[in-house]
Amino acid sequence: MTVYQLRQHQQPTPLTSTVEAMGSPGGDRMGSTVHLPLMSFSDYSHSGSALRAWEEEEDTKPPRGLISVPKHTVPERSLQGVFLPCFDMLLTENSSWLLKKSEAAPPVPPCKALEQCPVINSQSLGLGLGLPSGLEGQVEECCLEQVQSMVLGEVLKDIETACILLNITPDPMEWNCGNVQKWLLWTEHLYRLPQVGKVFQELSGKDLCSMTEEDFRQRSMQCGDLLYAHLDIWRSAACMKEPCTPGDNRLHGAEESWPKADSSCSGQPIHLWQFLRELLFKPHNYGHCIRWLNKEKGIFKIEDSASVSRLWGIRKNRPAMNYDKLSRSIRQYYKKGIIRKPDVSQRLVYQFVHPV
DNA sequence: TAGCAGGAAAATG
DNA sequence: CATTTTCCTGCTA
Repeated sequence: MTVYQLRQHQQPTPLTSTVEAMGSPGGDRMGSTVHLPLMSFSDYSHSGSALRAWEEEEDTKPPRGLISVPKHTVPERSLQGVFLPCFDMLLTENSSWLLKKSEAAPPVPPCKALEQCPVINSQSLGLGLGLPSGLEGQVEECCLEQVQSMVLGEVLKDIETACILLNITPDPMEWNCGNVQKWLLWTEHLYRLPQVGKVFQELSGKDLCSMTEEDFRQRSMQCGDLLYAHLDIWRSAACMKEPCTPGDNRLHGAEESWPKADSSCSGQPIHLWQFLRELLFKPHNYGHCIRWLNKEKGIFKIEDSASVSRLWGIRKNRPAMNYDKLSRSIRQYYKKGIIRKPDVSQRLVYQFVHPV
């Protein structure tokens, strides 16, 4: 079983990232966290139940590195000390903001985290829940399936979001060179990696997919393996949407169809005002960096100017984008009557002239 | 210091 | 060609 040690490339562990980002259904944003160790997506998705697979390897040490999933979406019972094998690509756009937050707190060393999160097995589940031994297997099976499908759903959602934001298709095989560069920028942004776009210049998605992990590492010692792992997740996800083997039913609860690459207007290059709208209508994902002050009047505030401009730069493949330039582009809309400053002018606050 | 306003010119699709 | 990017000067909170 391959284990990608993605965490070592990353910032201090974003253990609570997804949870904090999602909050809980009732609006309570005080989530708690289930810790998941690290595996590749293919290991997880292609093996039916990696949870079982891992259990079968009891003599092997669990992989290092942790990810988190929102507690409110996990069956309550499985929370009792569950430690699930999974992949590390649940980190959404949100989590990169939250990485910043968690930098302040001392990172949890992987080994310590492991101690805190005992490996799931019949003992921990059965005894922990005080269940008759006969039911252990069923409960375990049930929980694992639910968690598995929940995790898959999260990953597909994240990829979906990235596709909309980047205006690319979810299948790396269909990417042109520009798409590859966008994806690289995006991944670099997510994981705070050094920019390696140049090393992968002139490569199409097909080229990328034909490369081995070693090829990736040769092009970038620093983060080649991480990029390879990330690409592997996208490939696997695309494969699941259009099953490689007919009749293979791996999706369970996460069977939404992929959105069009650009939901708003396919073909046409996206305008900045459309992009801002897209972000504003995804408060779940981007509320940290841009939000409505008054949706009815179309008044919005850019909460994190650097992040919004970075996202815009990624979308337009303009790595040098910054808020100075982005705001200049916004000001071009004044004349055109698309965006203006609200009556009471405030820093970083703008208003759509024609609110939806 | 960061944001704002707008001129000017280059780049882009 | 329209739009955006880039660079700029000067102003303001």
